[in-house]
Amino acid sequence: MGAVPLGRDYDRQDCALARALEVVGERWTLLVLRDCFFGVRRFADLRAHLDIPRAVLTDRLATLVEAGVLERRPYAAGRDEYVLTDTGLDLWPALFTLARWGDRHRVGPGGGRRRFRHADCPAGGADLATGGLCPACGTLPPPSALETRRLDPDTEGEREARDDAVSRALRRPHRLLTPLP
Amino acid sequence: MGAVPLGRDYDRQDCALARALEVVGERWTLLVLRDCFFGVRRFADLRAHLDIPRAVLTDRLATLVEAGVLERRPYAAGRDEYVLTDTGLDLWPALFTLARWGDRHRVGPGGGRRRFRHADCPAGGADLATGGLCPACGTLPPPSALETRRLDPDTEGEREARDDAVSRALRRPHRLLTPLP
DNA sequence: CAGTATCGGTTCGTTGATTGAACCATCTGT
DNA sequence: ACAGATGGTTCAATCAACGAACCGATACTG
Repeated sequence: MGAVPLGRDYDRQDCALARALEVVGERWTLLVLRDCFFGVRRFADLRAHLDIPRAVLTDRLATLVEAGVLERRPYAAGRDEYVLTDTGLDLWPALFTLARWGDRHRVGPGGGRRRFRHADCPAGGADLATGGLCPACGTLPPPSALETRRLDPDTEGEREARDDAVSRALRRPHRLLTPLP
Repeated sequence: MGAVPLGRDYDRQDCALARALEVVGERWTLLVLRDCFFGVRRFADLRAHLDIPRAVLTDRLATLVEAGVLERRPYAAGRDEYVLTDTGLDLWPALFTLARWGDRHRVGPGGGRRRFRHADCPAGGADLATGGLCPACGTLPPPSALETRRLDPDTEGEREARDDAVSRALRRPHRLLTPLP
């Protein structure tokens, strides 16, 4: 159970990274999960924020649910939402660390950089460092203890900013995992 | 320069993670980089170890070189090898953290788990923890200071093990980045 | 109660990527 | 001169991603 390779696999690569990528390595998947950490829960919001084809989003969500990374549950009659499971929440350090690499080595023209701060920190909090650790208290805060904010405020110019509800909400500081928008 | 999205892009996703994935998010790319950290440097060895189509490997290596993650350089007349740049080496924490997630949540039938130990540790060394940190000395050791070894020794049975030179070399403990095989 | 909107999809034709097999040019060793 | 290794390129077939259109269930509106 759960040990069978799913979807597009990397057969004969007997390796933890390959098995992680079988779940999380397809196009769009990590961006979907990023949005889940931000607090996005609904199909329509993911679509609006990511510009992802509906069929692809359906497929990715099904893969993630089957792998136990997301849980699908009803929030109203006939409406479902997707939330991170414990297995999914445990992806946070990997996601953060990869984003941090992008932040340092792939800065785009529009900026679009973000910081994550340990909001519930007994030592006052600071922006997360390598591995998702809080430099102030030395622990690895759970996503629910983090607040994120844009570093470069309002691009204004260049390419015009996105205007879906999620993008608008994320222009202000936001506590991770609290429902968005 | 360098700020332009490469290859399969995620347009309008003004986000560090999306920009990282434009370089590192295509199929096979992270497995190629894993092998580079192990010390694999040659086209033929990557091919034999990964079972990746030649054309795809050519394409991925070119993308990584263009992004400044790998450097291509001659090691003999008409022969080139690929080595990690500083930007590439900086991917280690992200790679390790994702592999660790796979290790914890996606254990395969053959095992195939690996540990990474801080071999050059002043405090005696220990297997790396979250974020790639050494629990003994508290630092983030560079890949060159690490030794890796298989946790489940010799699958013996189930599916027969791979028999390329790289797989054979990796069955014994190995210092990262030292040329393989 | 008919009409309309929203949500979470499915279906389908087109475009683009991945695959595996075949071929190729350069250099090395014998 | 020839064989083998290396690092590719080319090509047809398959498979995934894309975007537009359609769908069924549940509200909400007049």
